[in-house]
Amino acid sequence: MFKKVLIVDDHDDINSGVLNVLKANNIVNIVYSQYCDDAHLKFKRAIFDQEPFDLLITDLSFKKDHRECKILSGEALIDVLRTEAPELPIIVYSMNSLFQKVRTLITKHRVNAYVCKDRKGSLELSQAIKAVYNKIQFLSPQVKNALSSKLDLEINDYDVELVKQLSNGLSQAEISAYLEQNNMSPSSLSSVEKRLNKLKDQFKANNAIHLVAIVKDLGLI
Amino acid sequence: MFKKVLIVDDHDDINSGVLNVLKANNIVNIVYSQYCDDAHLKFKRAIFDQEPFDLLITDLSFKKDHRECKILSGEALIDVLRTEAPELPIIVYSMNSLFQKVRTLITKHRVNAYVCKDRKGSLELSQAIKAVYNKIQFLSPQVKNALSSKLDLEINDYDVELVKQLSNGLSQAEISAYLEQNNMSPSSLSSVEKRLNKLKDQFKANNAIHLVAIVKDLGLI
DNA sequence: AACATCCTTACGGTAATCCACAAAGCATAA
DNA sequence: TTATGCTTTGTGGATTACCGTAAGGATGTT
Repeated sequence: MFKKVLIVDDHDDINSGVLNVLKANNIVNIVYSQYCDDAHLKFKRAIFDQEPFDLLITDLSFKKDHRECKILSGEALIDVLRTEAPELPIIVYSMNSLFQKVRTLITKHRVNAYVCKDRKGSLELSQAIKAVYNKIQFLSPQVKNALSSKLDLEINDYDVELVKQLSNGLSQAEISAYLEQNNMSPSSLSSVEKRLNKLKDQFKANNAIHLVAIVKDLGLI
Repeated sequence: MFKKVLIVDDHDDINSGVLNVLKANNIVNIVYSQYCDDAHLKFKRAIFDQEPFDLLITDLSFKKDHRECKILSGEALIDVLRTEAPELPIIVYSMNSLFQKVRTLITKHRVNAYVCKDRKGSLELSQAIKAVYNKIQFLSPQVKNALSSKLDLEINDYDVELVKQLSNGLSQAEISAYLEQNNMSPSSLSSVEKRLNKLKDQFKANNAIHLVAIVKDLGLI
């Protein structure tokens, strides 16, 4: 079983819950951190001391408080650690259950498991630890289909960018200008309109507001 | 100290965290539930058995799953239990930190403590238990100001309804009609516009789309 | 080269919204 | 009652979004 585990989560009682799960799996060398920056330091220090961690369990979202942090999210932390330890087993343990997020974490960041904090969170976390130890990927049932779902494969990065900018408060004209500045094509106002219309059809949205609400609920942005 | 405590929270490892806090306070008779309906049954049963609970610790939001539930939120559960046990000490333990929500819970439902699940959640929960046992109200620092008067800037149920209907794809005219049909006042198109403008100011939103995106991110709708 | 097809862009009329201001309703106090 | 402030409602003009149509371009096929 894993020898030394780093837990990163800003909720202290989630930490104690995860702790119990690890102890139940006979893992005793456990370090935890409530801040990503702190976790990064501990991780590097462990390598320096030649006692590196062999598993990372991290949340995705961290509330801001008085402390200044460079690494603001679990995803950013994973990004950093992946460059320093490409083969480190990583388990994401998060409330978030957005397919798009799960997919990028699995494919881009190559995390080894994604567990949803939920009614059976502890149980699934325990399963995930065992699975990952045996080099098997683990996904909670809620997000099992994140990699196979075709529903949102029809929508591409350009579309996502459009809706994201919409949700950031840009007008269609501003989006057109933004696209032009970033050398994205097509960029004309007319094209933006046309593409948004297509998306509104696709998602059965009454208007742009409705579209953003739907796409946000689906977790595409 | 309290003798018998009912914990209601759908996250199983939050439960184990709360459990640890209670044990540290020498409370051993602990029952927990992941569903509000279930909690309600256990509560009534305990009274029937003449071994009633003397403390309730509950979350506010519960994810839906396959089980059919009548009581869908912690607030609804509190509402029910307050009618059956007007003097029951109640501690809310939630991620939610909206002043409006805190205020209605304190004033309308007379909950005895509001603890934010956060970096110091366990510590504060422990403090809350001690305080409530000594008949003292407890609020986490993040929401300590929820009861002070200066925050008429806060968002109320009417505002939430407006933005929710917006996100459902209704036009402002349709929202006006909807409000009139449901006897909500004010209902005129002009009033809808005005209120939305106020909200856009409040949330620093560029337009209605931006507003909906922000409010969705904050979890208000 | 000629043609079809697809994609991008442009334009114009209609509808929705944004915004400032004015009128009406309603309560409280002099 | 009248005056006063506050909220709600109404109005009109500017802006933006919506939607159909059509012109221009690129690509591929024959």
